[in-house]
Amino acid sequence: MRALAMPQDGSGAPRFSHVACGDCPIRERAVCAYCDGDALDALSAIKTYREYPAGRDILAAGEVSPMVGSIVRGVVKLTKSLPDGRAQMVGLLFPGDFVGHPGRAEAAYDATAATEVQLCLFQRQPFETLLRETPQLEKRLLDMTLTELDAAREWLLLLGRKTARERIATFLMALAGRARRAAPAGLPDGAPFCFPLPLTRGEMAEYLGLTIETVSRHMTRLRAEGVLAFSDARSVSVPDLAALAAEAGD
Amino acid sequence: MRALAMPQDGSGAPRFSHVACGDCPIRERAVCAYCDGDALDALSAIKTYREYPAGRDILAAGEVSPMVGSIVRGVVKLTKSLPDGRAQMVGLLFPGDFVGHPGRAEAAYDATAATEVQLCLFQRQPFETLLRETPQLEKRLLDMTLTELDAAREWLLLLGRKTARERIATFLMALAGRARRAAPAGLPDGAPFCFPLPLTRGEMAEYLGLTIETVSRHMTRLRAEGVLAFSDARSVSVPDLAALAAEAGD
DNA sequence: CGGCATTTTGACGTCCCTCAAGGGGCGTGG
DNA sequence: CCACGCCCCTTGAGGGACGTCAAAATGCCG
Repeated sequence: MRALAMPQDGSGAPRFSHVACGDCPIRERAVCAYCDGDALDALSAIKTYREYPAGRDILAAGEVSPMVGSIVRGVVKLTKSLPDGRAQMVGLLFPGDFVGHPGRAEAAYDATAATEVQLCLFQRQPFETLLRETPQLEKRLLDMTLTELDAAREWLLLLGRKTARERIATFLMALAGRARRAAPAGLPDGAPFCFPLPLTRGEMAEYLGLTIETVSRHMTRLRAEGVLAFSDARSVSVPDLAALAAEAGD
Repeated sequence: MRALAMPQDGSGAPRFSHVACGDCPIRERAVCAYCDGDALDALSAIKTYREYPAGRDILAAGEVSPMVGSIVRGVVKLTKSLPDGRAQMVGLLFPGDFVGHPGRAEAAYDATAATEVQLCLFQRQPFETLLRETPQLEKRLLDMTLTELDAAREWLLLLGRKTARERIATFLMALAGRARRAAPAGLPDGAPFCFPLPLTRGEMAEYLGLTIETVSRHMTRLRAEGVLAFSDARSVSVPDLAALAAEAGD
């Protein structure tokens, strides 16, 4: 397990260039979104970039991390485990999302890079100081935390009440919605909607509260029924978004 | 469905006295915990108290509420439902907890009084203004929201991976811990630990992602095995907290 | 070509859900 | 005081969705 603060080995060496905040791809979505002028300069002064290859641990539960930060590129999964090894993904973070809890140094769950990831990191101490002095930073963090809380509660409904088929359809709909928003250029609505899966079958199972076999079986069945199409197991195409939405249960 | 702002009928008429903030039982735990002096006066100036009998709806999903507030007494449940009627409790709020999301007027879930409830309410608009002007208020709200997020993620693990028996044990352990903290007077550790259940079997099922029959069956079995004892279905006694903890799975 | 990880598929078991009936507590009304 | 209804809880029988165990297929990379 490798903490946010640990130096990285060669395989994780930087491959993305550091950017000015003004050119940052997550400028509008990240914790810094409401900041400008002096506040942005102050944040910029304490930021460092860091890359993680797919599969690498970013932070382990119970570990004390001196860093918090924003996802610039890639997907980060948050996982909680029981002593006997059963594991449940409790969050899936995308570019712009914030990693780490200001105010509590000890991580409550494992954070792992699901894909290659670039983080924009801040040392905890200066960041928390800045947080106290910068109302718009704190406001943004509160907004983002409330959004995450809503998302977690939506997931409670999924885990508590939805069938395996509905869980998979819900997850794919969420990914489709994200892909659509990421490529807002006027795409024909009629064309099959296509996007990559950032997770393996096993990771999907971990997220959806299922086993890998159940995920695989239902994916296969959805394909057989024409709701989904995919040649590669890691990329999905949806001929009819409405049909998939109808399978999601809400 | 009755909104926070709606006037109440006779059955819900106030039965608790309004109190000065200095004498408030949740003074140390609520959103106002970090406030004093002017900030506390400003909050006090816009607060109103309101009572709800057990079972009454406080706020319905999708409804626009002009109020937010703190629970002074009682237990509030938050529930999300699917169109076909399946329902999952997504939060259980106790005295000191905050009801409503500043910044988003539309409720994301139903809020219902599980027991008789007293709320300390603030009109949304003045509260949000005060929030912008009062860093310690925003800080407290952020802290509380992060705590709720952690709790929700703990619940994801429960719903995704724990067996019915483990879910029930986990829930009872949480209640036992709360009861113990509420009565910190040096109780003998050896004595059977006793506390009331704020929820019916049906509500427990709704919270735990189970059916009422499964909850009832496992409660019966836990009693038969001596892990629990109860004469009244609504109050539980735990002869051996460690034994119950061992059933919780973590 | 060969090794490894991932995915798919099959057979079987089990935990929990569904459907159904019955019991206990409590308030209301005769 | 008892009868009745209502709600909550309990208990039972049966079935189904998903988990477990196992093996084969597919893809990736050296």
